[in-house]
This record gives sequence, structure tokens and C-alpha cells, in this order.
Amino acid sequence: MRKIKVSAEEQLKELKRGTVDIIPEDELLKKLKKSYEEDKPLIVKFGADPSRPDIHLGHTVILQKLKLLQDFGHEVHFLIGDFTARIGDPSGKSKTRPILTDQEVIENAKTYSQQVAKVLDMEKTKVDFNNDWLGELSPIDMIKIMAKVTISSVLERDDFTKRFKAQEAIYMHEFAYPLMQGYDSVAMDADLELGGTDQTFNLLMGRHLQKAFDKEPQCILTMPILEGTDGVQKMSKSLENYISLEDTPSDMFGKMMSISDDLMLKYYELLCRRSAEEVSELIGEIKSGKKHPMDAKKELAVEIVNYYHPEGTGEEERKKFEDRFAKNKIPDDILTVDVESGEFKVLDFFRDMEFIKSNGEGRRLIKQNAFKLDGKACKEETLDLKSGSEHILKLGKLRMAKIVVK
RNA sequence: GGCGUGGUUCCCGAGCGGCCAAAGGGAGCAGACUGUAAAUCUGCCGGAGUAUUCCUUCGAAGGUUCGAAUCCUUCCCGCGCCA
Repeated sequence: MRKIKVSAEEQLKELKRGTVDIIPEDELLKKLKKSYEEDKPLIVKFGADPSRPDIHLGHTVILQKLKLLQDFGHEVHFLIGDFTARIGDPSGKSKTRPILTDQEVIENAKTYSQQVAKVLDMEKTKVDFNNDWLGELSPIDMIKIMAKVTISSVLERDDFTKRFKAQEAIYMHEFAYPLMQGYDSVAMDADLELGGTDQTFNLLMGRHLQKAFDKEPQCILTMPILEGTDGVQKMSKSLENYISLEDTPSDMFGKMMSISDDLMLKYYELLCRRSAEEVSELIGEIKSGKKHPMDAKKELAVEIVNYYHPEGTGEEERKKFEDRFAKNKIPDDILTVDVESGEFKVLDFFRDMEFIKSNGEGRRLIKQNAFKLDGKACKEETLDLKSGSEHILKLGKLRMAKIVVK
């Protein structure tokens, strides 16, 4: 049975959707053609840093492309950078990132694959660890790799340029990072590597090193960086603007609804699974006012939730959301706590619930009318509770709990 | 190695002996307005207390002083120039 079923031209057309760059496009087409003719899958590389096992929607932009490649019959290699993780982080942000133990790396890799499985077909995915070959390199080998790359070319990397100009520290090992990552491509004989645009330099390094080691150079496909829920910075865990694949359905839905309309359009382009025509038509309708942006956003939220949770969850969440916010109903699954009757210290309760970090914060919120008792703003810090009664306590829009008085 | 310059609260960044829990901006939180959107406006934004008050904080440790983020000493770290 044929492995590669779709013609090279068609593959390329689909692959191009949403990409920023394919370097170089004609070369990729050639590879695709050859693979089609010989029925030999391309080796597709995607690297991941095992120190952050929480996958979010930003990652899925690329994962979906990988899935597409799998569907075409190509061989996706999911590379866990267990060696590079031990060198440290090149972003410069966190110098003191703890060095992972082997155990942790294995654990993280496991979690990683579990999450990736929500998009990729793991049966068809090869998981590689770069320590397998990088760990075998001798100092001489390392130096031989280094001899292939000039300082100025590394310094050209956007990230380094900025830090250099800003007079921030750059350490030697950070220079080594892209080299190691690039050498992975040599070791893997990668035909194509995917990454975000922020990875362009590292991806090109793979290409460069492959040439330097007399291998056929890989092509590169870059995807846009998805902005996080704040709409400005890239989606990342450390910026806390991310939507995790592990988020509960209601969190996922709520986070999707909190994005701006502009951002929603981008999300449509990069995250939804509809065809390019459908998306552009929808965008046209929104812009012309034919479709209300909120409806469009709800539809997208439903779609996303359904994809990462059981089918139908999205519709349920939509209903809950509408009840809760449009109709102002209290959700059925509200956090419920039994309390003693009599004197009730509101601040202590909110602290126990971890709604607030300090009493001062709680007092401020109360002063600002954020505390609602059974739907009405309340300024009291101490309540007198009668046994048998029930109350809904809200602090702002999202923090709420029901108390049942014994 | 020498010289210079800098390390401030979640981030950026003012302050350079008392009026400093420390300007301003960003982020965050709350309120108004909405579509739980964005934008905008308002308030808050180290901890404890109802509070005029106290405690902890300005790279680290000592010191000077009635009093230090601010001055001195040593140390640690960044950056630049020279070598």
C-alpha cells in the first residue's frame, strides 16, 4: 500500500496555509515530489524543550501542521531536547532554571507525549531524545561543530542582537545552544523542520550544519507566534496568558471568550480546523457586521473545547457560560462549603478559599464593591449566619462560593 | 588585570541623608461602561491593624549618623572601554 497518497503540489498548497515562511519553497516542492515518486516519507523534525511540559494552544499551531504531514504519510519525529535542557535556557530570562534530572526529563517527556497526543497520531510519531547522540559527542566533536559557525553569524540572531545592544549578559553556552539544536538535524537526517518564527535562526542553523557536514539540507517551515489572551505578548506559560490543553472545559471556554475581537480573528486563522475559504468568509461577515463578533467567538470557543475535550463539552460550556453571564445565573457546579452558624469572618473565609492573598487585599475589594452577598454589594466584614440558610458569596466576577450554614 | 559604569518593589525605571513603602509607565485586581470582549474612565496595587501606627523591603555583609535606598568599607554580579 502506498504511503504517500497526495500529490506534491497539493501537499504544498495545504502546508502553506497560515505559514510565515517556507525556506526554500522550491526545494521543499522538490523533496515532496521525490518522496511522492519514490513513496518514501520525509523525515519531519519538531523539537521541544522538556522543561515545560504544559502544552498550550500556541503549540498547537505547529502541532496541527505536523498532524497534516502525518496525514500525508510523512514521518514525524518529536524530538525531546533532554540534552539541551541540561545546558540551560537561551532566552536569558531565567538564568537559574533548575537543571533537570534524568528522572524529571523522562517524566516530562511522558507528560509531553500525552498532551501532544491530543493533536498528533502517536502511533505514527517517533519520539527522539537528543541526548542519544549529543551525549556521545567528545569535546573534539563539539569543537568540530563549533568550527563550522562564525561568531558574527550567531550574534546576528535577533535575540542576541537585542541583548547585546541592551548590554545584557550573553554566556558562551547560549551560543552553543543553537549549534546543538542544529546538530540534531544532522544526526536525524531531517528533511523538514517546523518551528515558530522565533525559531527561524535555530532552524536555519540545522540547515547550515547539514550542509557543512555534507548532508542534504533540510527545509524550514515557520508558523506565526500565537499571541496570548492579552493580545500582545506571545502565548507562554510564564506570562500567564496561555490556554492550556489541560485547562478545564470551563476555563478554556472562559479564556477564549476573554480575548479581544482582533485576536479572535487571528485565532480563527491559526487554530480552527475549517478550510481557508470558510474562515475568510466568516471574517468577511464579521467585518461587514453580518455576524456578531460575540457569536463568532462563542462558536470558536465551542470548537476548541470540543477538540480538546469530549465532543459535546463545548456546547455544554456555551450554555453554562450564557446562563452564568448573560442571564446572571449561578452555575450548578459552584464551589460549596459547609460553615458553622453564628459569627462568620468574610476575610478569613476568602483567605481559606485562596481568593485573596492578604486581609488588606480583601478590605480593598470590599471597599470597591467587589464583594457581593447573594447578589448585592456588601460592606460587612463579619456576617451573622443563621443555621439552615444558604448564601452565595462573590468576589469580583470570577471568584465565588456557596456556603451552607449548619 | 586596569579604568569607568550600574544592581531599586511582579517587570521597566526615577530617587541619591529625613517630607520614601519609595515618582512614572507596564502588568495585575476591582468598579463604571459593555458582548464576562477590546478601548476608555475611576480606584487599588509589600504585610498586619478600623486607625493617626507598627513590621519587612531598594545586590550581600558590616560601618558612619539622632536618622540611610541614598554616605563609607569589603564582597558578589552585569555592562562598556583598554589590555
